[in-house]
Amino acid sequence: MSATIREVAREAGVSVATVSRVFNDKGPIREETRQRILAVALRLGYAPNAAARSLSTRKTGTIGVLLPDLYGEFFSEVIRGLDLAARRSGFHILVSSSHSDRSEVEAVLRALRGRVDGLIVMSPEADARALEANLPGTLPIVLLNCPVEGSAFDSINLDNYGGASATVRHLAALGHRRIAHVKGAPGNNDALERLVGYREAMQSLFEEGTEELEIGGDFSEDSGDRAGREILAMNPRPTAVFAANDATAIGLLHAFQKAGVRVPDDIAVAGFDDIPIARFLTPPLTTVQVAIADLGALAIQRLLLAMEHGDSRERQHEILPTTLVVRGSCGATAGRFHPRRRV
Amino acid sequence: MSATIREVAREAGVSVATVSRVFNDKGPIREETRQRILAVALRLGYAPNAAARSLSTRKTGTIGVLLPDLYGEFFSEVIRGLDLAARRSGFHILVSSSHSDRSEVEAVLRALRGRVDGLIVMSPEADARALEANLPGTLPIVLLNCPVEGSAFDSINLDNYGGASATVRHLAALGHRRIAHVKGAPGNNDALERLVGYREAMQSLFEEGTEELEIGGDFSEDSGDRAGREILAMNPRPTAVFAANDATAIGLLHAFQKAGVRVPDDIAVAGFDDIPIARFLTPPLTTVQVAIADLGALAIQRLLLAMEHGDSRERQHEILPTTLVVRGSCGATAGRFHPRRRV
DNA sequence: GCGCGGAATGTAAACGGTTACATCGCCGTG
DNA sequence: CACGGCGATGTAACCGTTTACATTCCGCGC
Repeated sequence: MSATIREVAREAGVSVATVSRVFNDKGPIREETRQRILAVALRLGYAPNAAARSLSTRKTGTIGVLLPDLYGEFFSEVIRGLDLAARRSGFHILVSSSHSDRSEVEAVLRALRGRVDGLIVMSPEADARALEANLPGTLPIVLLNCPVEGSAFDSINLDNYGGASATVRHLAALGHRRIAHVKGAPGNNDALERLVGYREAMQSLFEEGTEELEIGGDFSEDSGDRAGREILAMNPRPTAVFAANDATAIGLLHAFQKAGVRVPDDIAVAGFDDIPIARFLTPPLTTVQVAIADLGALAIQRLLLAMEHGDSRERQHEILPTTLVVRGSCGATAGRFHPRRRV
Repeated sequence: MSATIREVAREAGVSVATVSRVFNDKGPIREETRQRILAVALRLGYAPNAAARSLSTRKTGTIGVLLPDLYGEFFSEVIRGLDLAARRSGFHILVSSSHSDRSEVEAVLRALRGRVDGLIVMSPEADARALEANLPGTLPIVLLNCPVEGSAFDSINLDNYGGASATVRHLAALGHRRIAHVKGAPGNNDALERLVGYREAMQSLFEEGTEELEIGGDFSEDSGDRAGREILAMNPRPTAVFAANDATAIGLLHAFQKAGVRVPDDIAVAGFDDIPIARFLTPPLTTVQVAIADLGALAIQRLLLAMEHGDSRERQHEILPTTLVVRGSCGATAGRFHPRRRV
């Protein structure tokens, strides 16, 4: 086993308190004493035991991250952003992915007790009230991309509505009128908000319902591929498709290309997320950009704030702006459009 | 704060030992007592404190995962696989990403002391000996995709060599002779092994050096794009390109398409990794498949074994087979080829 | 010469569990 | 009836830190 603080203290001829102070930069220590202790610690290979420290200080230096079932490049980027931001503040992150049902979330939350100082929950599938019931009231929490409606937690959400709306308007401005939408996973909040953005934009532009233009999907490339085939079979055929995310759009491109239907000449395509490969697709994908790395950093920052101020602070609900990035797949020349920001 | 075991014990009229036993399913407990305790615990919202438990049992129920700087869909899938496998065995995972330099790794390792029961290190950039120096000798460790040469740890690696070799041979079988290679990040072990596989296959096929056919890269789409432009300027122009990974291949496709060079008619392209979108590209990407999810599961399994058996067990070095998946980008009809497995 | 204040360090009580060992009934057996 | 044994539970030490509260030492002002 590795050395304990007591062994170091004995070996250095001081008390444990002094050793502890040296390792925490607390209280005045004679320089000579400090050096001696550090030397002994090095020789013995001593490193403070995190569990003991947590028990004593009631701080773990760890932030829990709950991820949904869904995955892909988007989440990978988010995790990375979170980890980077957390480490910059001296925290580790404990990841727990693939949470879909409620009882599972509850189990994980229990298991996390005493393991984390705060929680970042990313669960677009669950609604806020279900969470409130499960979450220990005392733990600071930031909801990332969850349905929030009047929730008692801090939250950060994407402007899904604005992004979707901007995309539809852009396609309409290019002359498209039969603009189809491939929906995201059922029950997913992002998917829902994007759908609503699409519907309302369509409604206000053309004063017509969009039911027959909405195709089911689940955010996967496969579902995009299936939707693509479905769209090609429609009559009259849509001239543009707005996909709920980039993975779906990739599936669409694949289906169209395979059928010999040219993008954007025969049909325009737009996605959502702007994952790194989007600009390298053929044709480069028009999509809605989300500042993913910022998302993570912002979430950590909010959480740290919440951890400092306890329950006193007012809950903040922030909506992160999204930006339409116009590339080749929609048939317009390159450029950037800024969707209106929903408050 | 939340309730402690003592409060539960007092409220239920039993000793802490009994409560502990109920929560750990240890020792005989009268059914009636158990129910009473559970009821009280529920009422008080009691959940055992993980830090205290770790301190006492010297187990944390957590596995540390060290990731490199590099990211992308590949790593995201690995994390997911790891988390899934870990949770199935009742463990959490503590992720720490973006470790490039040595001192940073050392710092993280110290910080992890007492926080994890074992470690999965994924650091294709660092060599095994550097790790050995830093790693606490007592902690069970599995090296994932690291340079291993005679290392004292368990390890799991991909058959990069075999995959690269198979790809080159496949391209050669299609009649290609000037097969270029876009290299991965310098200093990266996977990149090196793939390069060697490429070189040796080329050498044994054509008995010629490949220096002028090797182009620098770093695993990113951008580097593929740059390499693509470089390749188009070469004279004589290569008729096929083997990219060090799929992201690079995507960059290549983009560069070629932009220049009006058709794939695979004018030039063939192959990648490595078989990330989920590979089959949805235009054209679908011929690439080397790695069982990513299995990788994670296997790593966890090995680590659990190492954790059980302490130092007694013999170190295992495993090489995971890779499979060439032939799709449209290389100009062959679909099908599967199995590269020889290097022992 | 003495008291005082601050710097440097020590003492010991938490922190919240686990668990070896002790205790206490109670039942069956010789 | 004494006793061994077992099932159910209690007692208290221990895990490795942190930290409030001493304690010691020393120089300085009066």
